[in-house]
Amino acid sequence: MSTPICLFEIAATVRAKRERRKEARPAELVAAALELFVEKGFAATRAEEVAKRAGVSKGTLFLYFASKEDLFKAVVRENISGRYPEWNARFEAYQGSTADLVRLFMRQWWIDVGNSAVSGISKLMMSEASNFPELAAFYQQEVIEPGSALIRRILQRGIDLGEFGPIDMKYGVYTILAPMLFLATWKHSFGTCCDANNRLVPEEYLSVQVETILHGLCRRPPSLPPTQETITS
Amino acid sequence: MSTPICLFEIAATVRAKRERRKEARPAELVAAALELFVEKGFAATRAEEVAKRAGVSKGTLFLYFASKEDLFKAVVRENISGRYPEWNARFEAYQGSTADLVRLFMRQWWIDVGNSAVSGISKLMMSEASNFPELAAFYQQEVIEPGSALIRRILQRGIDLGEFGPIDMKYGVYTILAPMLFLATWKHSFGTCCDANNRLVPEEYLSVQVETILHGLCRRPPSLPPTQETITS
DNA sequence: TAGACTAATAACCAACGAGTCATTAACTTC
DNA sequence: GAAGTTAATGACTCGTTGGTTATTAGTCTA
Repeated sequence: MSTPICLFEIAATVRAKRERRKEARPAELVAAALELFVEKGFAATRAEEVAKRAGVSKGTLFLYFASKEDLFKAVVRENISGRYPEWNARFEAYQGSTADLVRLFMRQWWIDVGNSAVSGISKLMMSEASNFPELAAFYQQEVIEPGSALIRRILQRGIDLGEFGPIDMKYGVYTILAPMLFLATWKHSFGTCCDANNRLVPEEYLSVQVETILHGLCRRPPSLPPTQETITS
Repeated sequence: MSTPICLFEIAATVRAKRERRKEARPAELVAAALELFVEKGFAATRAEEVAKRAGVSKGTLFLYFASKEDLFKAVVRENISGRYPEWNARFEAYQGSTADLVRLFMRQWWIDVGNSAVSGISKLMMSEASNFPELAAFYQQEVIEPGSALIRRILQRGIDLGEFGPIDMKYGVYTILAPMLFLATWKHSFGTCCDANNRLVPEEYLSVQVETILHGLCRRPPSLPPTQETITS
């Protein structure tokens, strides 16, 4: 049996070797960047640390991405904008009631975004938009606009089918958006660093939020089937 | 008449003069810090710039505050924690319906906090909590806890008076909190830097949010007076 | 295996920023 | 108005970091 020292030497040699893997580098750098941006935010993430986590030197990072901002844009494209076609398709195919569609939408958002590293990007972007206006504009266009449009279509469906009352479209979107983005923000701020004894459980939080959005806090009779007229007095 | 040059010289002399104003400095530094923290966030605000805006040198800043974190704590105490007694008193004296109390609470929050620089502190804290755990713990204790307690009391009042249905207290608080903190965050991120054509009007946003929270999106008969029983079928 | 091509590196640069401290000068007191 | 007290200053230290570039070394071909 070889000595531990020998094993270490082999490992060290293998690791120390420069590997030329032009194809794989960008994806590995983007993956490392996602992790670190989520952990620390955009400004606080060090280019060198991203490189280190991706197993390359800082110089290599700047070989593939012109700047830190450029790297960030790649992270957003890879993880969010690129996935809208899939998301849109899923919700447009839905057949059940719109109340259930809203429930599905928020549950699915939690699975795909909220509970993944991606939610950290939403939080980061809200945090740092004002310090990085160019990134903010990019994100607004690539992420916020398509997302709002999707929510708008869901609400409109509820109105068209007579399930929802009249809704101000401009602000109605925030009714859905705000609880989700708040969760993303909270989860990555106070959710992780203090408040340990009274920790917010996202699934329960979202469930309470969605039912409140649909039915309100005030007491009320059981909700009416969509086709039945409301009792006017 | 003296020459312009003379006037300049006088002005310069007056400005250049060192003023010894031990009493006024801390408040002036805190005011300058509030502005800059709100504009740029905690990490991105430069101590020297705070000093400059307060009309002193960086050395003077550190004469009155041991560190940047210390300065931040002073900002929070001066502008938020110190004002809870007043806020609590106002809402505990309220006589009308709890639905109206919730409306009043959110409107008043907008006036006192949301529409003032103070909302920037909430946003900042959510943004940077994870990078500054000690500040986060301080804020949690001095601001978040008392605030949540106040909301909890309002909801409990609605339940006790039979105006609200049963509410999960732990998550019900977020029903009120999330739309407000989301607004604070949004206003200081995308609200100011892009989205200019479709700008969110806070008063309208809050109004839609509060009515949705109270009554829900789904169609329903006119809400029942608190004393009347719900129709069970 | 020699030579060419280029992926990868690491040393380097310039700018920045929190916090310090020896020096300066505005008031106060006698 | 001289001496003492201390508020205020700004030059300095020391660590940090985005981005650059001359150099090194894998890999492929002939």
